[in-house]
Amino acid sequence: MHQQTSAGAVHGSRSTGVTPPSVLNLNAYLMYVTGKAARRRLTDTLTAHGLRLWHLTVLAMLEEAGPLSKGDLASRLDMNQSDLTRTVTDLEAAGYVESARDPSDRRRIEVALTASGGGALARLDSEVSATEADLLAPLSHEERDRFAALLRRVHTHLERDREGPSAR
Amino acid sequence: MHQQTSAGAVHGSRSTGVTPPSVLNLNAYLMYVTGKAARRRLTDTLTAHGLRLWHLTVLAMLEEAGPLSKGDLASRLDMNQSDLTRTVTDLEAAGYVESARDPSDRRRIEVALTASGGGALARLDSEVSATEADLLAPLSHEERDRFAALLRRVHTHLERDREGPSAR
DNA sequence: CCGATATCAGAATTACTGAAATGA
DNA sequence: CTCATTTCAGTAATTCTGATATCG
Repeated sequence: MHQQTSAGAVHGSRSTGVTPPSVLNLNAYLMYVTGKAARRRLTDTLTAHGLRLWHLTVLAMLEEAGPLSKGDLASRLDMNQSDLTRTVTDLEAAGYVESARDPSDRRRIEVALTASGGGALARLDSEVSATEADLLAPLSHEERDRFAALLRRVHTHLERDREGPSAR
Repeated sequence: MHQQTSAGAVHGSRSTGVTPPSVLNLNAYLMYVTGKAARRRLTDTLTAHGLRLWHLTVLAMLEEAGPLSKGDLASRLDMNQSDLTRTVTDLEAAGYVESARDPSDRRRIEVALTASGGGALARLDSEVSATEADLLAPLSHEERDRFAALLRRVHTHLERDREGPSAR
């Protein structure tokens, strides 16, 4: 018999360290659903500019890290090689990035942000920031920082053993 | 060597520098990618049992909150009505849930966990917990609690104004 | 008739797989 | 020849939209 004692009210779960089977204590679920909501919002913001989420992240990554090969881009952004190829093709058609073969290793194709791409990023900045702020609206400034820091650590962790989650 | 600090160039210093343009500071992106990774792991765990993510979350939600109508289930889990219908159909075929019309409002269909569904949940518990622990492996116990608490607040927030995100 | 709930079919988007082409 | 990088074509999974039926 499964009694629905389940800690009383639905949202009343104070974090006491226990891990009942509640959905709202399923971190994987929470991460997934909030991530989906985040994507939805950001995508809504971007479609007005004819872009998708991956377009923005590729542009931002290039601005952040400088020119990168396509393989590195895909790896750093946790996306498929084939999907990255298509994304870069789009961005190139829009004039936002340029790609050129690496002279020292002609297999690699280095992708770089153009001035136009940087301008597009700049124009997006305020809207994206607004969306970001809206996402984390209930959190104080300090809490947002803490949240982002924790998120980054989890992200790095998941990024790291994407290749072999079980082995060590 | 590429310059590590490309920040000054394009739009980082444009505004007051409050929002650095790094992708890794794009919370929406981080939430999305880590959520995707979380889903991937949990799905891997579940497929061995012939279930998908939504199957688990519906079962967990029913155990947590007791019988719910299909509309409430969809709303609480941030999923489509139509997808919920399919999910419940699957679960019903497996004998994990039962549904019956609400006598007081015959439009509503109340879905309830069966003993078999509760048993399935119980059997999944250890594996799901292991996956959960693995997801947040780099975080200390205390940090996991903090992270989960923040995540819950963000989730509640996003859940709340899913209807009207433009406000504020 | 109107509004709410649920069901169904299918489109749109996103994620993934496998094989081929090119170069080190 | 083997391995790494990219490209391409197609499949699978997920999310979303719109139309329809039923009930209050």
